[in-house]
Amino acid sequence: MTTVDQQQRPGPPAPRRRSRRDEILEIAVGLFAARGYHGVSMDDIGSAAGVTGPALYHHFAGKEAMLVAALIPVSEGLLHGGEARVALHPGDASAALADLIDFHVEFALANPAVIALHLHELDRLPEEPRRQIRRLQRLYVEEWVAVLSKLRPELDASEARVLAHAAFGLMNSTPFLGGEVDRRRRAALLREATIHALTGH
Amino acid sequence: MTTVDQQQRPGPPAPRRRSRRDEILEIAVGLFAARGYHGVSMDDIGSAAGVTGPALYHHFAGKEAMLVAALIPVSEGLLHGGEARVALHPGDASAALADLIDFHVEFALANPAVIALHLHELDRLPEEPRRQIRRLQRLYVEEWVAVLSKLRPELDASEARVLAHAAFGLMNSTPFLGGEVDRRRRAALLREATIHALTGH
DNA sequence: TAGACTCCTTAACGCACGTTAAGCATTCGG
DNA sequence: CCGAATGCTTAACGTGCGTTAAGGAGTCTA
Repeated sequence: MTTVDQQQRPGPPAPRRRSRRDEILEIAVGLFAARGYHGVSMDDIGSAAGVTGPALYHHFAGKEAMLVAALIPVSEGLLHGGEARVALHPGDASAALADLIDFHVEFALANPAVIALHLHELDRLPEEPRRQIRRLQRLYVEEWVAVLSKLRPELDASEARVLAHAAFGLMNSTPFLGGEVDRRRRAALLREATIHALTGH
Repeated sequence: MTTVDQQQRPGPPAPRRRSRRDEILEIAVGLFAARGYHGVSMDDIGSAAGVTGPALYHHFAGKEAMLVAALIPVSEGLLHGGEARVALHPGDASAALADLIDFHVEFALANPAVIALHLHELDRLPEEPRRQIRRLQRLYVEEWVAVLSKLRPELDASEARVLAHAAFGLMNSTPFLGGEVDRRRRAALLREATIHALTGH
């Protein structure tokens, strides 16, 4: 369990190592990932952060806003990271794919909670932010589809999309396992499995 | 808190052909998968089934009992199917793996909603049934680990487990895509990707 | 046609949750 | 030293939800 047991009751204020908002958000993400959006109450989040539930309204407009604030940067980070990696290898689809895989695996291993959130709780959002996130996700997928289509011309776009989603499922399997295996070894296993899954050799 | 599930008919009457209970359960599974366990109310489920919310209590002990009733058969079905497939190929790990993959892909394509439920809502269960399901899942995973370990002796058990979970993530990616691609073609793509991911050739 | 059985209804209860309101303490720039 | 900003508190409200209670109508069997 993620415990942030800084100042409880009285005394000197927070050390403010970074914005309180971000601190609270990280705690909320952990709870959402562990028990689901609807399974966590504002009081739960407050308690975990060392404050009461209503205190959270000084940092976020509401519960939904917390989920949005947690999910948007993930989609943006994946998309921008993916675009950057692809741009590094113009005309070399094979190298671009290897770099995409490396990037995504590292991202998934570094942010398992947020990955799980993305997989499970996206549908709990209201129309507008959900559409925005879906749009970012779609653009990210299309980066993969473009690279895959160059690498395997026998596939049409929709087939490449199936493979891209399959690859995400593979690489995002990381939140489901406790760290019995060393992180670097796990990254290597996932990279190899993904490259073989997508290219067949 | 923990309510006793009224499971089957306790007395003389034999189990029905396709009971109303099963009909309702399938509807509930669809709703749970689409909007999340906590995002669906008993009234929602009742309405979708053409009855009122409280009517459901004549078929299930409560909301949790519905989730349990939906999830247990899935784990059992996967485990027993997996054991059966492995038993078909004694001493031939390669054939056993191919059969396991075929079985799991067909299962996932046939039951996307229930697969999504398993991935997302397992943690919403109370201790006891959750442990039972986790036990079934673990046994199923170990079927894969055993086959994988024979096929790739250079991996230790925990590494094989990482790969098994990765394969599940790949094959279970099917609920995330609408059927833009023909079902048989999709199954073929997932089978090939999985076998390559796990064996490397 | 009695009796049992299945399946459903409306009404209501109690609680948990998201949210709002109003106000207090500490910190800090000018 | 003042006044704003920051970050929190307790109290309370409305509502949605899971659940219980009590009863009635249709169907099958003997």
